[in-house]
Amino acid sequence: MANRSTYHHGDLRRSVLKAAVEVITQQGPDALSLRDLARRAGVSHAAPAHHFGDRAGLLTALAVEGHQLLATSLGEAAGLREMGMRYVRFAADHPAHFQVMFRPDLIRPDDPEFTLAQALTAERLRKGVASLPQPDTADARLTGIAAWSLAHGFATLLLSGSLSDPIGAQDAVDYFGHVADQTFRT
Amino acid sequence: MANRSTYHHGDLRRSVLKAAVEVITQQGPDALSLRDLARRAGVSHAAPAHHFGDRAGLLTALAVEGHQLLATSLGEAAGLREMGMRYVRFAADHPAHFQVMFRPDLIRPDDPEFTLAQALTAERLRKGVASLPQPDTADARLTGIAAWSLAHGFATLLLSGSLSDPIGAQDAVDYFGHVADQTFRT
DNA sequence: CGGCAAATCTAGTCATTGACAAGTTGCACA
DNA sequence: TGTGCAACTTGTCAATGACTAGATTTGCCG
Repeated sequence: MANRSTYHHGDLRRSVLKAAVEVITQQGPDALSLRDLARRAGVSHAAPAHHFGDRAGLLTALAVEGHQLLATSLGEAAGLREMGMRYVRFAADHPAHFQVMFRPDLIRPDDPEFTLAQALTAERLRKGVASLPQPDTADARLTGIAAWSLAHGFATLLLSGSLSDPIGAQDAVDYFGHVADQTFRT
Repeated sequence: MANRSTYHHGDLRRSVLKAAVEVITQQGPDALSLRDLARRAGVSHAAPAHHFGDRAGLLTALAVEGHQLLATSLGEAAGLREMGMRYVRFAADHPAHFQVMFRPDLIRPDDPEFTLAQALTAERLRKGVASLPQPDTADARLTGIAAWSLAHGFATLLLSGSLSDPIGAQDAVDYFGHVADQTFRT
């Protein structure tokens, strides 16, 4: 990681973010310690603060990165069903990012970069709902909330260990596909 | 709260739990400090530890209480639709409990009291799904996951502030009723 | 009524952490 | 070359969780 021979780390920002993902994935956001991350990167205890300001700043950066990754993936979806599966896949593949993205108490929700990245994800979700041919009786707004709730709830329950059945990440995504099919069967 | 004239608090356990709910509701679980709760109750900084052991013990007690409250409410539901609405109502009325119940990294998931209370909630949910008349083509297990995901996702998004529309708690519950109606329309 | 054991709470301590301030190093660019 | 700025270090302080030992109170049993 850290090159001891050089004063400068090289890419401390990325190194710290990577370590943060590992810690959060294994032990949750509360176990995150800036000093621990500094130790893992081989730098002094105050070095991370230079890049992120404080703890909330670091977590905000993670949340921004998460929204960018998610929005990119959602943008490649062919329809709403695939979009839902991509949503679940993202949560399974990037649990640390996902957890932080929806925890306004941990981050700075008003951060410009964050609100922008968040809006990007929302825009993609909206497009996905719009792509669905709907009967006249249905309210598109309700449909959007329903689809989002279904995917988000499944992802959240999966990460919290509440769903005992699916074992691997791919299993979970496939399983969600079945759930979505049965729920939104035409 | 604390009666200064007496050495014993009277009901410190409940007093601390109540204060914990206030703090978590306003600032999230991470802002919770045992010493702060002790100050609020007017006792010494180590007094709460006697009742809960440590931080995880306190949060586990909250999670247990939450599952008991939720299971009781779900038990009074007439059908699956009302059960979903009660699920959302619980999250809106008891956000602190709800947040902690699904955060295994914050509590002791193996605690006997917790697993028992958790199982009670699961049992109620199972009964709710079973009460639903289903077509032969449907898989009851998938239906259960779908219903739970929908309600849980809606509740989670609501608490994270991601749903901009519903203002009050009652609004949110009503709104979810519409979402559920449209999703599970027969 | 008396005393004893357990439950409840206090007081003190230690390692860890987040945040801040001030100083040091080294790279880029004029 | 040398100067300005970004990256990093060192030092410090208050707050916290966890632990230990001790004080006070309650309740119980004879």
